[in-house]
Amino acid sequence: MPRTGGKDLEILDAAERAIRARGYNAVSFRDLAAAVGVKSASVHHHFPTKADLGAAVARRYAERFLDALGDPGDLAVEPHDLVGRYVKAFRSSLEQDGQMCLCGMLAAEIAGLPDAVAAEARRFFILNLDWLETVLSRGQDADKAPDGESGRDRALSVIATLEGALILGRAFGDLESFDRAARAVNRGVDGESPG
Amino acid sequence: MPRTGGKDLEILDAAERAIRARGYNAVSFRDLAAAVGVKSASVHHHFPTKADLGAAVARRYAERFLDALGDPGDLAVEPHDLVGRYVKAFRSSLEQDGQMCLCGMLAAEIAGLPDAVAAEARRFFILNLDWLETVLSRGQDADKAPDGESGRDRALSVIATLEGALILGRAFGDLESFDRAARAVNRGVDGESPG
DNA sequence: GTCTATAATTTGATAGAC
DNA sequence: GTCTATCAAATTATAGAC
Repeated sequence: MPRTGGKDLEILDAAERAIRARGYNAVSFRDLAAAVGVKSASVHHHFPTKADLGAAVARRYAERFLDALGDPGDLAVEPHDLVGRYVKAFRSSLEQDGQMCLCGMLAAEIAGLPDAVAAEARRFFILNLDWLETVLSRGQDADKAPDGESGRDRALSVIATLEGALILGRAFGDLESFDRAARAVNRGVDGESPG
Repeated sequence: MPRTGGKDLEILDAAERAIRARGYNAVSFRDLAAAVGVKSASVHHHFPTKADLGAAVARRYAERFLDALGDPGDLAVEPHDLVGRYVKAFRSSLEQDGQMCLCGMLAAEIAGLPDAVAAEARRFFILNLDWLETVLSRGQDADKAPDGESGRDRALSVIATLEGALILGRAFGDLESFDRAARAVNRGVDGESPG
């Protein structure tokens, strides 16, 4: 069975952790090498340029993130629970050492990123919007969009709220700020007027 | 009349623009010096260290941002219109060269920032939450909080949604993504069930 | 695949002349 | 207040031995 050498994964792990903590431009090959226990030339052997490494980190992150979400059309799971799973996926970022969403960080820095890295970050959001739109349209097809807002618009606002909630959680070093900001997401999905 | 020399302001402007575009760590004294038309040693004369400069940029940004919002308790302006003004303040970031909110950017990068800079970013969010909470509590005191959500929680979700909407707008290089994501903010304020 | 060594550039910051 | 000159450290990246 062919294997993607373990060192590649260690480097990707270290790079992801560092970028999510401090941003793309604050990460150096030497730091990553030290974290993995090699020299910087070895990191270049696995990922020739920083753009290569950044793009690989972002691609893997997006893939793993969406795998964890599962099938948005799975009829065995209620839309409400899928959205809950989605909120939890963002929340877990903050739980692990107070990290940002990798692609939220990259999108903020996007004007200074190599094109290949920026493209991967964009792709993350496209995939997320598609997933969320599928889930939200399921939740709405009984009583059709009462407020005239499209599923895509609601998907955009959900992702926006969660990315911003991570920013607030980081600003205050606080899981509670995230939870209170993200509460609006659940409320918007459970139904507009519960009473 | 004592004046804060024009060069200080030029440097602050250049630094703010650069940080909002590419992040704190992607900004160098040489770049700023070139943008202002001086040498890097002159920039150091006005702001001895990068932390000094970053903190000054953030402090001025927060002050100007809140000044533009006006008095949250001004009874001559409807809460609805104040929230609209708030959304517009964020939107104008993106309109100007697709920039992030300075403090949203700093909060994302916060784990790698000097303490003085991080503290100013935190202060921005505290001030914003206070302003929004005042506005939102005014909009709610007729029919008292129907969904049992505190004004502080709603303020958190509004800021989160707008910071995240900026991230999406930057990811897609797109003012429309911001607008569609931010629509949820207006809806949440105009009333839960308009029909 | 990893290392040493090094290149070429950039970084934040300082000393001191004008 | 701005400049020249410089520093020490860090950066991405490469060449070539093992």
